[in-house]
Amino acid sequence: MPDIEVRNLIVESATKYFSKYGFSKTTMDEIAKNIHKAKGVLYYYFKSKEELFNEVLKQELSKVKKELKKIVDSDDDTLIILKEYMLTRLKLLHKAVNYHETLRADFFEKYYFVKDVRDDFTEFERTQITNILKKGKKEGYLNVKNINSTVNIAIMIISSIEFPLFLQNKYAEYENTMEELISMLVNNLKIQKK
Amino acid sequence: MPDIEVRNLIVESATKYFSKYGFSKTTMDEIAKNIHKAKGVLYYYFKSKEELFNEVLKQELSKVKKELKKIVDSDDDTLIILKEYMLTRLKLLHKAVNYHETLRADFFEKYYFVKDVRDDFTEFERTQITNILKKGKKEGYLNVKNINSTVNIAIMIISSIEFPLFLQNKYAEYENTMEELISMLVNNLKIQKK
DNA sequence: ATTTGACTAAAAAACATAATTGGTCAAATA
DNA sequence: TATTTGACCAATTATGTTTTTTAGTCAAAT
Repeated sequence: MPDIEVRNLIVESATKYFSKYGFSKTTMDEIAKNIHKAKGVLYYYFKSKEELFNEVLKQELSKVKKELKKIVDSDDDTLIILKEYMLTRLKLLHKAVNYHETLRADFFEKYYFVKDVRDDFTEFERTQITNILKKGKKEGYLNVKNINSTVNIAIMIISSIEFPLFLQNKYAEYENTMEELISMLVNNLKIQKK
Repeated sequence: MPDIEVRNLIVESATKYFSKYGFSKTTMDEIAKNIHKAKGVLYYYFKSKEELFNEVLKQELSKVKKELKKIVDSDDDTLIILKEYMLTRLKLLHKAVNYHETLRADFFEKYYFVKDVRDDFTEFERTQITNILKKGKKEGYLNVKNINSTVNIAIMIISSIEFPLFLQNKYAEYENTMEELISMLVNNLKIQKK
């Protein structure tokens, strides 16, 4: 069996347990036992528990990024793309429970070890939103005075909303308003016909 | 010495300690000692520590409400009022450290005892913002299709932002973007001249 | 090159004990 | 009568100790 197979098995097993029990309540031993291996082998592929969690998180966010990229690269109008991007982001991250754990960690000022993956995702989002706005401006669909400003606002909103949404279980309560907010944001950027 | 004087002294002392050390790190004994009284007297004026904290919080938020009411009742244009309201709210709540404690409590799903004061404040805000929008609409300054929707959005934003702003010390980081966001919101409501 | 399992050090859990603190109340004070 | 006191108690919290669990290592086996 080539090593990449085992590595995948490990990540799969780790994902299963981290997703269900969280970082601290998951033991390296159960991750190993689950794939009928000795604990030691985990350390052949990963330096530490933290690094393994990082990999799990990275793959979780990678899937989200992939889905979002699809939307960004679609042929829809920029306004539709922007709206879709924001809404889909919400839905996908709502299910990304390991990402939620990093939010909680952030609050407790613990787990600095996930900073890199977090930063990578934020940068990805900044790039995507910037590109959407640039494209919209170029094609004459959007009226954005200052792209950077608008991106900042968007990022601030979507990252602030994560706390109540994902950690305080207010997803259902906020969902509709979030849609309205996004509509408002988008309408604000619309070229005024006439 | 009439009882209202002593009650005020107690609240004053409690404010001092709760503001500095927070609810759980403040003892009833030190609140009493600070005004050269026996601990027992606190229970003559307040049923419990929780009730005393409630009073402190109530007064803290009462001051904020008073300042905000001034803005709402001013003679400025509705757009200016709305903007001023949002910005001043931020500045005042930034300094309201006992209010911050209730946010933290909310996160830990503890301290249900402050729910009433919290709800009262939220209701106050809903009323004020609704009135601002109604007035602006009536006087022809604002173009608000659905007042209720707009109020919901505003409330969602300002309450979501509190976590990073007040509990994660991102006030400085977010301040400018917050101003832009408010400007955007307000501009969105402007009547399109021409 | 990969896997094992016994091993260790360190962290966490469990337990016991001491100290602190919220809250009460009969008596004192004014 | 209205207010204040301080001794008192129950319960929570802090502290110290022991036990268990667990992340991480490594020499030997595959």
